[in-house]
Amino acid sequence: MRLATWNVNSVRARLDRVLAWVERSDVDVVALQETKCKDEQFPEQAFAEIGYQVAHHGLSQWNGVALLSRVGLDDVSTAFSPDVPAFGDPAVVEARALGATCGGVRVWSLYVPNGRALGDPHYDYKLQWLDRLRAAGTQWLGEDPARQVALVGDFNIAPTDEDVWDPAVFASSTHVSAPERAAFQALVDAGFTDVVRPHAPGPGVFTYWDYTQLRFPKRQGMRIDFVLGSPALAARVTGATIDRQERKGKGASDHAPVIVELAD
DNA sequence: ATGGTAGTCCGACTA
Repeated sequence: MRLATWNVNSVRARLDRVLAWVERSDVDVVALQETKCKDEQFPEQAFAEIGYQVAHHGLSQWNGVALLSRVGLDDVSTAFSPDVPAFGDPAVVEARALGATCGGVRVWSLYVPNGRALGDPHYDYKLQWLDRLRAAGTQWLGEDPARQVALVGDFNIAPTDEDVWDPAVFASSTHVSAPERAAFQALVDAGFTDVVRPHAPGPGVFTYWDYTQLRFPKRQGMRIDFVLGSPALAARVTGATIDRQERKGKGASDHAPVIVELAD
């Protein structure tokens, strides 16, 4: 089974590219983030026509997460916890998580809050959100350690200095701060390991490149998109790739797709 | 030179 995650930065603005990528990549399950649309705006029919079941969760033009599957899509849930933190005024639980069971794997498509700036309310929200995710993950594996769970998506954290093109540039930025890295490590300590890194070692291996400043051609990116697998899932991983090619050309997302190959 | 890109719905917000 092939499982992918991709922050598409609007599914409608680049539907042709997304459809073409899904078709040629021979993926069984795809988690999308930043679809940037409401449920009724999601182009479900286009994905159905190429053989995928669709689940989408979007409340506005912001955020939005989806799952595409050709190996079943059951027990869809839009919240990993009954107390996912809300944000804004009025405070709302944003569309940042969507879970479903696909081919025996519990897959969560996750779009972790950006954080915006150290000390910003959005930063505290990000840390809280990640702690609730850790608590949920701990509970799932506590109930059944053999469960196959994949926490995938845009985590908006670069876990080590090797995961940014120049640590000095990010010295007082979000994504690299000690509390954010601790929140990521807490997920790892809860039993969810980065299954891609062993197959895509650094340095200079990234999943995101800012649109500005010619960051992509200069190879100045960040590694912030992950597939974190429970022990039973991690044991099945036979390979992984970051599709840097898809970041090229007109109309690309600023994130590359990440693909994991699982043994049957 | 406070610049540079791209998405949403239409001046501003988000990343």
